[in-house]
Amino acid sequence: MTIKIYNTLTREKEDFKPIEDRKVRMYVCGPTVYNYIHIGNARPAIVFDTVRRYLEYRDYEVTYVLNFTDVDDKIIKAANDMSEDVKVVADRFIKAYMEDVEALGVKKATYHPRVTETIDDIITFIEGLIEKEFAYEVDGDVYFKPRAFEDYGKLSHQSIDELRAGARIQVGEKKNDPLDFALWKKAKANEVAWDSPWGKGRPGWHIECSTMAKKYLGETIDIHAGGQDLSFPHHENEIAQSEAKTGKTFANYWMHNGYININNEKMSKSLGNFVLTRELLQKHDPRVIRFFMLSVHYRHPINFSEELLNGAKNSFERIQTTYFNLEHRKQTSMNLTQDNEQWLQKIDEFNHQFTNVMDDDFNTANAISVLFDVTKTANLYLEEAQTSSEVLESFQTTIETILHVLGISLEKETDLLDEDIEALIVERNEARKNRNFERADEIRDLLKDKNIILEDTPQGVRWKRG
RNA sequence: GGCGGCAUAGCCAAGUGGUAAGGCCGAGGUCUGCAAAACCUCUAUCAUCGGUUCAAAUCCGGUUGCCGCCUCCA
Repeated sequence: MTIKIYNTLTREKEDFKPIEDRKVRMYVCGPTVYNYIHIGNARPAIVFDTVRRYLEYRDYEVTYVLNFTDVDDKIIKAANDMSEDVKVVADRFIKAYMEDVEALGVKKATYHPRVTETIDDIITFIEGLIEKEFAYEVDGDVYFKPRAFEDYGKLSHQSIDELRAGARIQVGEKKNDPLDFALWKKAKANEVAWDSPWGKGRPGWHIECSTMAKKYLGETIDIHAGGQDLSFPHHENEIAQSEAKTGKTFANYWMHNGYININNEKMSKSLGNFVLTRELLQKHDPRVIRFFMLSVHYRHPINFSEELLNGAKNSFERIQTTYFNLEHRKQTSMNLTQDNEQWLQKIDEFNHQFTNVMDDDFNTANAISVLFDVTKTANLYLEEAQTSSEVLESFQTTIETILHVLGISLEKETDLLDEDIEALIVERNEARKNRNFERADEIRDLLKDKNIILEDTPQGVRWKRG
């Protein structure tokens, strides 16, 4: 079966065919680094990291580019407010971004280009657009003319005339047409700036992505992704710039993730209803946050609340508990072969189901439901009087594999207990044998206070940290 | 005004033509010395109206409500 991707461009699920066999070139729009990220910003990081992981799981070699917009109006403003250098501010928030996102299990991109390190390429790109008469210079600014690009509006499915109604010219801009957008902005006094054929200035927002995508991935890429709000104008403009320049399709598949809402309203910095990723990470297991985000299809909105997050915590614990219980049971399992086949076959089916649901536009919600099916079946197997190591291992491997693709790790609790705790457990076993339940319960309560939870099973006592 | 999305059990959430996955919470039961974990059982006809069809949550049209983009924004 082939992977299907919902393409914003065509508004349909399409079979995924990479440009080059077994290889994927993927570009994701990264953050503008002037602040700590909120969980709405974390969603694309998690979602597209999962897409990447799944493609890798399906044996594609993925070149993943995630850029940093490290110079723009907001960063300049932030730097002024803090009386700091633009670069200092950008560096700080890039570092913070990487920390936050790493905690959430997001892999580093193949390339993390920055605008300020791509200026020369951007200038060359703009020169090309001027040469082809898609852009023009006015007094140190350079603007792109969407009207010169025939397909303008194909991503947002808007005609150029309808878009014009919303466009406007801000004070200080010298556009010929309200729709025109800046490729290069002339520097204001005391602003960070680079030399260019049009004088000192800096790049506009959209041009960086066109340039970086081309630089690291080539003229046509497989997947271009980002938040829903980027599709217009950002991605529309990227398409216009890139395709005007090369005459080739810029990206074959466009993917956009839905928002995170608070009380059914979009979380955004301007509305002020955001939750910083950092703060949330203080209070919650990052794996639970990720699990929560992936429990909804990436194109749908997620309503966020602590209550929902707690639900996700309980759900995730169920899976983790089963995993640990499988681990515990290995100590008393044997090298049975009887009946193994039927269980292994079921496990095999789950693996297929996982692939099927993920092939269908990365349906992580269904993937999680497969995970619960595995869990349920594993729990049933654990009820058997005798178990085989092979089957136990196989259950574990499947759980690990699925979680790995989802970017969620399971820590194996291999760490040893303190000697005195170990001694208490031994004492409790003795007490139970002698039917001294008072003492046994006393010890269990004692350990519970130390965050060690004891559970008696037919195969002996097992413990876990709570 | 243009473009688009959503509406499924107490809550979350899959499902886009063949008669409602999964999880959380809750109730009852089994197992257990008691617990815990687990297992079993129970809880919806899919906003609404009309149409197409042998058959619709699923397609078409209307209505209502909510949300988003069109302006910096993941």
